[in-house]
Amino acid sequence: MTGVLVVDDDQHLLKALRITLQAHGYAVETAADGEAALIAASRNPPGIVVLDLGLPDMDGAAVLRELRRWSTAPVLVLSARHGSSDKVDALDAGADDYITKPFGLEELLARLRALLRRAPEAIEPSTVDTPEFSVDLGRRMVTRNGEPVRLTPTEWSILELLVRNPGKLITQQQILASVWGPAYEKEANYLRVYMAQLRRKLEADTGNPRHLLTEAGIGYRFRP
Amino acid sequence: MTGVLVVDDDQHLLKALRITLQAHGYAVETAADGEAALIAASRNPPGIVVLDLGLPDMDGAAVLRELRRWSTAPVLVLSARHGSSDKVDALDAGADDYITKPFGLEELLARLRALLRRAPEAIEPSTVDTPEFSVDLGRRMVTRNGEPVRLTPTEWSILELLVRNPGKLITQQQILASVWGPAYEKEANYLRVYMAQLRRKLEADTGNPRHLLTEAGIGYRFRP
DNA sequence: CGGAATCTTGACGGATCCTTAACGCCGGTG
DNA sequence: CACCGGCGTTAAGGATCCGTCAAGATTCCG
Repeated sequence: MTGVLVVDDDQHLLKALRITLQAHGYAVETAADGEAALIAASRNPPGIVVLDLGLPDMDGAAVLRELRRWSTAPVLVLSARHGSSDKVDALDAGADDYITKPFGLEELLARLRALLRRAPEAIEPSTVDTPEFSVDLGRRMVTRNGEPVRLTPTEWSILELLVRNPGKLITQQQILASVWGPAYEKEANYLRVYMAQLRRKLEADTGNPRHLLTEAGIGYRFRP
Repeated sequence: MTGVLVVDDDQHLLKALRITLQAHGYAVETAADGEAALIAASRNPPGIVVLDLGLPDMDGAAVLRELRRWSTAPVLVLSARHGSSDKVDALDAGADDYITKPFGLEELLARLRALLRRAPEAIEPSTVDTPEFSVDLGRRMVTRNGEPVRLTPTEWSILELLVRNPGKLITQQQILASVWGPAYEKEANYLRVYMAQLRRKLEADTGNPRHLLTEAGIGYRFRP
């Protein structure tokens, strides 16, 4: 059963959407503001998100960007604004679709189906395992031989980026831009320090890493 | 460069879309009716399709269903009809997005970007295989007999260039300019060294290469 | 305010990669 | 048949990159 996270500050609309979506077989979770949305999404990662741009606490686009930092779930944006630039901004910020209020429920449902058709990974793996250690993306926790491993925020950010792209080579620039920001793309020194730290905590033989691999001159790669 | 197939019977709109899309870096192909669209799509598979539902010869939905039988490229539907059931039908027939005329070009471009973000696989195959080795462009990884092959950055750059143009003859100048920069077009020596290196790592018989072929006096060619 | 955890910075040895040069092979040519 | 240019192969040197360590700076939290 696919999980839908509906974010809107209009209680009536929220209730109507909940009933409709549940009637069509979705597991619905709701949030009334941006902060609650991000908490709910991290606690119980949804298969798809319906997001109203007009939230009381923070800009809808900000919620979208924050969500995109760690979630690839499709996002359908609701908005009362018909302006072209609003749509362009939301879509370029990571939204997958944009419909304006008022909208027909049938259309909303059809668009959700179309989006979910493209994202078969609706239930993305919440944990990634290797013979030596296990990474729980949802709980932000790493265990090794059953024992929890303490990671600093920076260590986790790097490990998460690598683990979410198993086997894929991530360039140093990508890691630096993702963890420290695009302005730090030259600071390859940081990376060396933190990769050594991660290997010391996760690899049996830091000299011959089996899962956190180096590609000299390019970047790093996680092998499961 | 991503290929866009635009299908519409309005010649003015067709021309406008062609100019706009080309200005944004897409390779544009056009068709004025359903049959021409299907032929064009099969002859030169597009990365994404913009499809008008009101075609003279056949129902737009029929084109969509026929296309979906063999293509997974994202489809954005244009239509003059605002009705809810029209949208639902098109989306459920396999369309990925639906916008009604008149529409803003900026919005169309943003929606194309959003769709292409989701379907990178539809644009180009992410792996290229030969009987002996396999090149995974997306993961930047090469495997031979299931075993990963270590390539240096320069080796990978050359191999990638050749593999992305299967069967096509690439001149030495093109390779040198692409990998080392236009100032190195005279340094054919580099190429000899690296082609030998690549063959040693990828070919069974380096004396009789089966996939990394030399065209004496001209350049090199990758044969799948 | 003080201590602990985390991040930044710099330096060093070692590993990896790039460049360069030399030599043998082959086919074409005078 | 000798010569010559283009190609394949190899190995050594130097340049670059990476792993490691430790100390100082900063932030976090009680």
